[in-house]
Amino acid sequence: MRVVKSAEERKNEILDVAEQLFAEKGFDNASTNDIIKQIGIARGTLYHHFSSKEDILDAIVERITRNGIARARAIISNTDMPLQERLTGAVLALNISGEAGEEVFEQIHKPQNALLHQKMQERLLGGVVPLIAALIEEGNRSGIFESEYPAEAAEMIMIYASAAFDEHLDLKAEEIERKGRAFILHIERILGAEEGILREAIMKILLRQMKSAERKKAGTEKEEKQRRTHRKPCREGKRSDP
Amino acid sequence: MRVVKSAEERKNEILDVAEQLFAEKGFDNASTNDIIKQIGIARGTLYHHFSSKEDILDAIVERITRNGIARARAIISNTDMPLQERLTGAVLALNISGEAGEEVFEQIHKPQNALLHQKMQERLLGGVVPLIAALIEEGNRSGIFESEYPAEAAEMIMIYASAAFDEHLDLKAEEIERKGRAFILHIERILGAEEGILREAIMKILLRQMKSAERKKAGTEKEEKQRRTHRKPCREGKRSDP
DNA sequence: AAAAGATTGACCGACAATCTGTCGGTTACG
DNA sequence: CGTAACCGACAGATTGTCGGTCAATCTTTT
Repeated sequence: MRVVKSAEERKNEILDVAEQLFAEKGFDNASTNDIIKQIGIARGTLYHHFSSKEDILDAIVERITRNGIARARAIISNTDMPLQERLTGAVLALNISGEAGEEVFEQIHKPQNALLHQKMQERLLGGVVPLIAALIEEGNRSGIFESEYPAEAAEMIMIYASAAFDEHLDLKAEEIERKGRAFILHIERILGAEEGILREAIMKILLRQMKSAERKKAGTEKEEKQRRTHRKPCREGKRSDP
Repeated sequence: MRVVKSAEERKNEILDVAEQLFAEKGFDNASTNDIIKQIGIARGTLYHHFSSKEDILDAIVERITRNGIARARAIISNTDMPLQERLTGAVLALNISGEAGEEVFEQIHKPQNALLHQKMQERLLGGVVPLIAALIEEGNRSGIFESEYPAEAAEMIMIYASAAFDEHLDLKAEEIERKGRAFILHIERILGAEEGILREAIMKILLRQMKSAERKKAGTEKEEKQRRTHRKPCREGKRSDP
């Protein structure tokens, strides 16, 4: 019954389960017992790989944010695109964040997961704000922006972006759209850009994303349904392993 | 040995101790045992007045934010002052927030207290953003602002205000000042106000505050020292009422 | 109106059920 | 044969519950 795996493999296994569990029940409500039971390992094994429960959380945050930051960095350093699109693209890359952390992002904003939320925001801000600031300075030089405080402007933009759209859950589509338009306009004003310049950039990006989403739509449908029914395990405890 | 008090009295007593403890050690690290031991009541008594530990936290958040919101509301509705000063005054009223919650505010931003932080921010935003939005609309009508999205602008301002100055702890004075200047400039831009108009308003308010602080400096000196040494009670319990 | 009884709600403290992190020992792999 | 993954019992601590106590207040009775 004893299965030995490489440290890296087992670590990822733990992170996978923990991520799902934290997102499902919240960091406090999901116990380390839940984790080890679902994987089928012993208590000692968990603590052989991670020094504490919070250590696991940190690793999860690191894993999720790494992708988003890398994506943003890639977009920013792609000097083929015009500056406006690089800026808006980078900001979008962090929030929409498909694939991996989607389930986490859905549940992250509940009061339960305040810690997770804060840690992700911290890391996201620390990693991306400097890049955005550099971008703004570049815009200053090229004349499309006119910002006296690039670093602070970048911070303001990112903080708002990562905090304002938390309430998505109980917001209607039209409100979200209005909020998005307001956000773009305000960014333009903060950066001293010509009005409408970022709006255009964002439209281009979204169009591009919609097209690529269209392309791989077929395979997604089944997964969607499965995820919805899976929600809560319901029957817990009552272990009977002879 | 059994001391009976009115429910309200006892509740406040619990909140006082809990607030101090949460601020000192963080919500998770402070246990309900710490609370009841320091007050000298039994477990059952605590849970007679509050249904859970989190319920206590909610009550604390409510108590603290109530003051700040009331202060902001008072400033906003004081139509004797010019609009600019009411706006900046209201924003300042929430963050500086002297007296009551000061000790809490000092400790609130540590990763330990993510939950407290989030709950306070939520309540603060929900309570004040509508007021600020109304103020912006008033400014639109009187011609000093030109904002197409007053509600969203207010939200952006408040979110940034309550999140950006979290790192005060490890920031140098000059950085804070720079950040403050940038913040004001960015607000002016977001609201489409004439540049410098809010800067002036803030200077007036700060001057006024400094003066009033000067006035009651004499009586405060003793208290100040007392409070500093008071920090940790150290000797707990040991009540002897014959 | 005073005494006796009943009701209410603050208060108590033992207890169940968890949860986290530790530690000495075991087993598989290189 | 040593290192590192793995195990599971255990200590210590925490939250919330529950039946029961006690004092103050209201009601009834004499």
